[in-house]
Amino acid sequence: MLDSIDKNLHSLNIEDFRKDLISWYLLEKRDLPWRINQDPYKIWVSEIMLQQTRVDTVIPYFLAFTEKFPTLEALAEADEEDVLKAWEGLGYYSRVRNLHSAVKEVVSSYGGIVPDTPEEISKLKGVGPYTKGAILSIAYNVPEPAVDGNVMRVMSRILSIWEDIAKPKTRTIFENILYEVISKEQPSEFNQALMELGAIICTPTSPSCLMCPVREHCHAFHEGVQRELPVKSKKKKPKQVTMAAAVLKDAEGHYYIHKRNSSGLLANLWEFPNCETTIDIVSQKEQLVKFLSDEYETEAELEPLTGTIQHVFSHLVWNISVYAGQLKPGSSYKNLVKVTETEMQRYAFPVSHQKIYKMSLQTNEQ
DNA sequence: GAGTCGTGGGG
DNA sequence: TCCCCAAGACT
Repeated sequence: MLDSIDKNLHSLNIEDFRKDLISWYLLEKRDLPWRINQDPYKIWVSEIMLQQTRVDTVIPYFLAFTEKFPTLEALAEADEEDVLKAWEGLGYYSRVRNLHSAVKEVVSSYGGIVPDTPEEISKLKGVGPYTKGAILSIAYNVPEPAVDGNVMRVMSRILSIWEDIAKPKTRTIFENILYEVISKEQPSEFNQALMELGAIICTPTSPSCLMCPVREHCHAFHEGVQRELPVKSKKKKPKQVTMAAAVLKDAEGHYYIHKRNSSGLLANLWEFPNCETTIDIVSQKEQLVKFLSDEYETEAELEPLTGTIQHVFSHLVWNISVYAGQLKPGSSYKNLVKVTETEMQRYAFPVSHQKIYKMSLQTNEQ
């Protein structure tokens, strides 16, 4: 550990810091649906959902998900199609495929009981260093650190740490510190308090230091550099991709949809047939028709461009031109699935393709 | 270690 | 408008 960090850590009154932090948390903590009890399964679900996702976004998904799959066994026995549907729109879909797989593993290897040791729980798919600490501390009161973005931001300010928190290696610095600082009596409250403080008071751009219960312990506050911390290098711009999608219907009103590959981007989700095209708008429709013929052996008549939708991912941007179209009578449709409008509601689509569907409906009305 | 993997909200 | 973010994990 760096000397300056070590120096500031040992100047911290750890007992008072814990007490001030936890006292504040017990008074000010938000009422969140995963704080009703300590059911390890529901804590687990909430922690997976909260990865890189805001609390306000997660709440309705958590309520619906735990109503549909109330127990670990219920989730383990569910069809993946239904599990993905419950995650539709939440993003990072590998999270729920890993959760589903891990829950089955808990049933087969641990008798349906979520393991309570760092070694065992870390073997489960989708449970990394943060989630391990979060579940163990919150559900089982085990004094393991749970270092997320909040914790790195708060502790970088408290101890004036100038390491780049975007680098994976930096997380271990905070873990080592927190093994010392975490409350051994109240690890659950301590970990949640640190995250709650980061979410409510010690926010990224304009921290509310005057309302902070631990500002007297904070090196950054005393030095007036709380706005300069944490140090976080920025990532590069996402790559632009030009695409075209076809909402194909037949004379009976069926839709023709495609299930995506089982790995990679938006794995196992459903979509309207689409392909990457050149940026040449004049020939784009012909490129799409050729793709539909080559890939799916369809004969289709596409209408003029309906419109475009944009979808921004973390690392790329889809610019999608939408074409409504008719599948010709008797046409084949290899690797596509023919569904009614009602049946289609049972499948999970990425948000971009929900937008594509809505756009196609607007044209039908005209 | 850097890239992959979603989405919607806020400054 | 644009950029960054939000309770990360996996390859």
